[in-house]
Amino acid sequence: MSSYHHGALAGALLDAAGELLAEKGLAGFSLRECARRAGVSHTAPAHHYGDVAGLLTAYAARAFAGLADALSAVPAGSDAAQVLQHQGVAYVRYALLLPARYQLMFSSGTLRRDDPALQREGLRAWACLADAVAAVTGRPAPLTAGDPDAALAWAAVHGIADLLINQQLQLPADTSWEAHTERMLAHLAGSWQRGAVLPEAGRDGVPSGHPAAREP
Amino acid sequence: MSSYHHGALAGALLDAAGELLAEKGLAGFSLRECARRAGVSHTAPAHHYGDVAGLLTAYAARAFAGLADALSAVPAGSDAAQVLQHQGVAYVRYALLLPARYQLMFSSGTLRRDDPALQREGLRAWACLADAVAAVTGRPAPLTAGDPDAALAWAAVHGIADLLINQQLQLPADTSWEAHTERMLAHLAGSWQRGAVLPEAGRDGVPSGHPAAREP
DNA sequence: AATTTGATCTTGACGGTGTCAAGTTTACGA
DNA sequence: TCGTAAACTTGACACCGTCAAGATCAAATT
Repeated sequence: MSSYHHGALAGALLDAAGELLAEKGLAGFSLRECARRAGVSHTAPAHHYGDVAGLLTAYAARAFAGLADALSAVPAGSDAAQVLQHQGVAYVRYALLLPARYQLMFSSGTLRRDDPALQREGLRAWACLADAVAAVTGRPAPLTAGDPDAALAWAAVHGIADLLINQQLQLPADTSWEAHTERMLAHLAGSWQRGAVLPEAGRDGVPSGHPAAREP
Repeated sequence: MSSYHHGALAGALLDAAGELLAEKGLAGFSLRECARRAGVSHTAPAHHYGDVAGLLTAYAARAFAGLADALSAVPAGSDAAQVLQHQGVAYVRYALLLPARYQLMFSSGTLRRDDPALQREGLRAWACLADAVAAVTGRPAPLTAGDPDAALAWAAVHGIADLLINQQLQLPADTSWEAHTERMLAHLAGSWQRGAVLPEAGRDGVPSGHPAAREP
């Protein structure tokens, strides 16, 4: 009959956690239900992850890695502002893809913020965004960890994602979250680019070309 | 002896909830502990609030009211950008005053977003911020619920507050969160005040009139 | 090849939680 | 005065996370 040992429990538990988060949300997550779905006893996860915080921390680290990948998958372009805008949209898209996962990533109460893997992947995601900010502001590439511009960019995309997830942002009529997000990020990105000008002024015939650089 | 009936349980439970949130955080909140602190049995809260979501929803509504008050307490000034900046700092200050309370306000999984009082007080807080945005952009005050500029402002302050609470924003050396927040918000507020919407809207003497037709 | 060893997983128990059902106390209006 | 409804309690149930102790199995050692 099947082996007493599972063989790949650690990974299976992470997968089960993902399903569970998608179905029941972060508040409905349960370690026992997680073990149940992986087909093991309710204390099996403890041996691999210690406790519930350990499992969720591991899952969050994997989630930050996915976010970093999603951000670095945005193609580089000639228009730095547009690249930042696209990265922002990619950020929000990743968050909305599995809202409970995104909420977990930022719920310090339920995971261990000092976990090495979590910090590493978190910094990786941050670096993607910070590089885009550096490009649009015309400053040399690795920005400092506390850079105000990069922090503002991160706060903006995080705020947009979190407010959308919690249904606190009312979308204008006939406007998708993507269009709405693009509009907000266009303003933000444009505010850094020299000659702060909003690209794409709407769909009413106004030519929405490259934002002209026009600051002395 | 003291009455069998508590008399003011509803309010006492909200106070106990506040203490509990301050001590144990949102994850450590417990309805039974809440009742214990109010000196009643563990099922007493149900009669007033139904279930745990009911109590937390009522507390969140009170919290949004406090936020709206904190925002409207910011003195109006001649410089619209500075007013918006100060409101943003007041917003973040309120969030940091009791982080668990702020996290609760935006944790849709644990409260009832369709609660009338919650929605009402939430809109009140939104209106304060939106009015400041209207002033700095020079548009007529009440902005529509889905206005992108107001939404960006809200997302920014929410993002700053949430990232600070979750210790995801590294502060530059010798810089308080207030100074850091002021710096980010100064850029954001300034990006509107400069009239960055229309290319032809130069900053030379234009009295900040109606910037542009965003919607026909 | 037999045995030890250690990682993996299970069974069982404990205290804690939210919520339902039923009973007790109290205030208040008919 | 009395009954009725609101306020609150007692008790139970299922579920949760975690600890302790035991069972199983692969693999290295002897």
